[in-house]
Amino acid sequence: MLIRVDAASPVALFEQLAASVRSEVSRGALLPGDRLPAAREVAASLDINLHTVLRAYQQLRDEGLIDLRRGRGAVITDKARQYEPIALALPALIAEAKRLGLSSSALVALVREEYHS
Amino acid sequence: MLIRVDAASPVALFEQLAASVRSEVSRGALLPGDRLPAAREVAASLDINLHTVLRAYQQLRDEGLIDLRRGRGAVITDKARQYEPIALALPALIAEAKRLGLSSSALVALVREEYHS
DNA sequence: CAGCTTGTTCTAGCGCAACTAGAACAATAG
DNA sequence: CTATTGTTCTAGTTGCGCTAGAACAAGCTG
Repeated sequence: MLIRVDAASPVALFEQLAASVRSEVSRGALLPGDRLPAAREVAASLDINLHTVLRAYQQLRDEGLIDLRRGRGAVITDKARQYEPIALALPALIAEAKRLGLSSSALVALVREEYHS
Repeated sequence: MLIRVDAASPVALFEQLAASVRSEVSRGALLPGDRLPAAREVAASLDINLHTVLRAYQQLRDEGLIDLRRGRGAVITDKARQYEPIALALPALIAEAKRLGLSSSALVALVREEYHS
């Protein structure tokens, strides 16, 4: 389980954390039933606050990607399998965007705009 | 030229403004040579600050999508044509993501993650 | 059962980015 | 010249992200 975090990034820490998990899931490195490290553990190893980690976990729970319960921790749900088709389709789009000189933020904005229409 | 803005959105106002323009460009509703309304005009009609509008315009200029000069205003550059191929590829991806129950923020995060790897 | 683990909830405070406001300035168009 | 339009500067407000510490509740384990 690889979790990277960049304090200098404009993207919020809790968003980066959630993104790391989604990324691992889409890679197939995290499968349904797998357990994420305890929030206090992640917080300690990355030297960030417990609440920040939990906020990321709660966002993932809201998306249905993990099951979150006291005493048990965070467990990947079956929904993880649905990430694979998207992960397969993404690289081509990204490559095309880069070829055209589209910045990350511009592409992301286009995606968000198209999603809500 | 349609510019929508949602003050309750978590997305920054200037990002929404820039996104609106990109969206119009990708739709083909704004072509190279077309002129965006003056910043003061947009600010007045949306009841937001001039500086907020200009920040959006400056972001678009940084992307090379518009030409920005005093007295003249903001003019769409030739780069606008490059948005079309992306705009064509996006809907299929978005549709797939929605079908799988991926939220906007989850999809956006995946795109951003994939872009930087 | 007792004890440990882990998420949940609450209160509190700090810092930064976004937004606003007003003004003066500089380049361009007509 | 005059009006338009972007640029720059200073300054103040607000909300969100992050941190901190504590107490609590549900599940696991021996």
